[in-house]
Amino acid sequence: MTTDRRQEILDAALRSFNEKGVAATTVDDVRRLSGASVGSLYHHFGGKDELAEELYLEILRDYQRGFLAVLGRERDAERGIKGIVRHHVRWVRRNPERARYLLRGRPPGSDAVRDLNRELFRATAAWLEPHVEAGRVRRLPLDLTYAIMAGPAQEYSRHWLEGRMRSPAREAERELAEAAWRALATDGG
Amino acid sequence: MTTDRRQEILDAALRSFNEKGVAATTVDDVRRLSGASVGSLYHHFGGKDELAEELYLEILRDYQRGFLAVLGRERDAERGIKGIVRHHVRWVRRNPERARYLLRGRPPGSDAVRDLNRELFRATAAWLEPHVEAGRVRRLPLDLTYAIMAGPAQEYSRHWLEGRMRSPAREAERELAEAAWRALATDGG
Amino acid sequence: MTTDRRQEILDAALRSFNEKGVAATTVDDVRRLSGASVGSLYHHFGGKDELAEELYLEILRDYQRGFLAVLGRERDAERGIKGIVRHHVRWVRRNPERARYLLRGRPPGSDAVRDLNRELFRATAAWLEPHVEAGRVRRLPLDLTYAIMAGPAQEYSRHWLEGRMRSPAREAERELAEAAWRALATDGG
Amino acid sequence: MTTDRRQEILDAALRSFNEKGVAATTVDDVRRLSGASVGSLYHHFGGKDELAEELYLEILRDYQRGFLAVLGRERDAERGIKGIVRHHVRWVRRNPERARYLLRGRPPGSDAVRDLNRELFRATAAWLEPHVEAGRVRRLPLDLTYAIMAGPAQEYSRHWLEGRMRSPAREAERELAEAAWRALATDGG
DNA sequence: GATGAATGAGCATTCATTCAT
DNA sequence: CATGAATGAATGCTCATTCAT
Repeated sequence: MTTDRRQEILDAALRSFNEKGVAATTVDDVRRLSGASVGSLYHHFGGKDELAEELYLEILRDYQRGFLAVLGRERDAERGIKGIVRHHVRWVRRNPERARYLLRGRPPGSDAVRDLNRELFRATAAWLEPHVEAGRVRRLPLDLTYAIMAGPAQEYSRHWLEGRMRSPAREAERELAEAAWRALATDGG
Repeated sequence: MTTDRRQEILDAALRSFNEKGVAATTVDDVRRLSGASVGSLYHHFGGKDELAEELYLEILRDYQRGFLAVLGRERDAERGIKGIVRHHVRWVRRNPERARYLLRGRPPGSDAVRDLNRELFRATAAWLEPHVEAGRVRRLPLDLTYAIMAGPAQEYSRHWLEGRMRSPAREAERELAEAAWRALATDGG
Repeated sequence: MTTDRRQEILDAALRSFNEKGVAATTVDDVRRLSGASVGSLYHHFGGKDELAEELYLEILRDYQRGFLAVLGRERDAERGIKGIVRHHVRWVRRNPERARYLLRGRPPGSDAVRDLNRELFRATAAWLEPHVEAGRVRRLPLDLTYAIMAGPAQEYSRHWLEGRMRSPAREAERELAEAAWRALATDGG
Repeated sequence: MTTDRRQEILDAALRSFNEKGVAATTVDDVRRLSGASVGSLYHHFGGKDELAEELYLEILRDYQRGFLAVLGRERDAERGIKGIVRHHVRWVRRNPERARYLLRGRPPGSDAVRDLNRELFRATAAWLEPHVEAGRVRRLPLDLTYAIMAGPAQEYSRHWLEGRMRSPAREAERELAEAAWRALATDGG
């Protein structure tokens, strides 16, 4: 089936991209791992670069889906911020290969990627605004708020993916969420 | 002069590595940008990979020098933690090209790099210990403490290097330091 | 309709062959320009080479039809030779795309092409013979007679097709015919 | 020696281009025939296309050298026109391989080729002018004069190179020159 | 007759590396 | 120490052709 072929190619690409990096992965690597022919790869994707981007987009969309779900679900500031951090850590833990590809290496500079990130940023800002207004969350430039909220989870994930972090997952999740909230909550909180 | 040549090659490599990535940079790119001959490049460094690693090591050592200086200088927990964050942000701001190379892309997997990072980790742990013991800093697994302390600055820097962060540098430095301290200080602090 | 399809493919092929050359034209080019599917192209013709030859043959037959018509019509030496030259120039002018394909590039080395050319040569020789015998046309080896008669029109056409010749068509026709007759007529003529 | 290498590559290219056409000749064909490495070929020429053009230019320059020598040498109209035709036929006979490449296939569309041809055309016009003025040569548009003069030799050469023309060379030379003069001389001549 | 997804041999070109000068 | 011509393995990609529907 077509869908199968397409998916097989994406899976093979992900494996190889993570193992050797995009640049070091040859089209032939993907061909061998996927069982497809070169021609088929070029039929479904335009070439190696397009394949790398398509894969990135699919994964980014999946990550953002959970992120946005938290924003949509949580009305409370503390639960929201902690939820985002938890989602990050949990998503990485459950999708280590996909996370590796998303966090490592330089993302494709495509417009599609740029747009997705911009949109997430915008949604986050919109969600935060009322909580800042209500005095629950410290008023900081958005870029700083974002870095303070997501940075620790991001840093932790990066190391965890490299096998260097050994904290129990549950504890990590809880503590990183706690830390984000402490850093962002107003003193009166 | 030999020293000049060597440095010219390193400078050219840094420029190209940042612009196109290590994998996409050809030996000829470096040759052209540096004004050296291919042979000269092979004389001073063993090849492209060794050049990439050597460059990484020089930059990493420079970054760590400032980091360790903070640890050596500060006796107080709050001043120490804030100092580390400030050093990170400031070093990135002052060495954007070198920071780009350090933060972006995958670091060479060499033993030398591994050793340097391990040593820094160890030194940080040793510095933290008394403050945790004294009840000034929350007792958390070291990997989490590190992620909470360095993550926001790291995340911020990454975006800043891509030109996406626009907060005034001074404010960023202050707020990221403040956030790290809030997240790590004990409640009684 | 089938016939339509066939013709559409031939038309598309002609366009692309002239634009990029036969070798540089891909089956996909023809497919795209003709609106047919690859499979259809392979059904009607055996492949690219056969398509190129079939097209050549159709065009060559058309050119020769007019050529032979002159030989069949003209009894007078002068009118015949001038008529051939005129036919050449006129046919090229009226069928520039087809002429481009016929004159440019290397003709397919097929037997069919060879036979057609041989037959025309033979017919020309047969038509000339009585006029040579009658002392109206100079007795020269047939290959030279042919080159002298057709060469100027051929050379002119080639340049004209490339857009480099700007003489008024009528004048060109007349003068090239005149020149051929002058070059081939006996002095007593 | 470098010059040797370069020449060996040009020679090999000429052989293969004539045998299979430029498009059908692979870089590997040239490599094999020349004894050079692929890298060397790319070092001396930029690639296959540049090689094809460079070769064309060298041959065209050689052909034109003899052509211009005739114009420079001959003061008399008849001797000049016949000389040009003779030069053409003779050059082709003496340089069959190079002639094959020059006459067959589409010339590279480079500016250099265009310029060379334009310059030859101009020189021919300048040489003809006084003879037309003096009433020795018929006044015709230059493009027609050129086609009438060079066309028969061109046509003859093309066929000769394909092995289809069997007239004794000396006779061909003489008769084609004679025909050109008959076609171009004024009646009073 | 028509379609287009799949195939894989074949190609132009790049590039790290060597080495004679 | 410096140079740059030469090397050739490796790579991304094209394209004629097949064949199941």
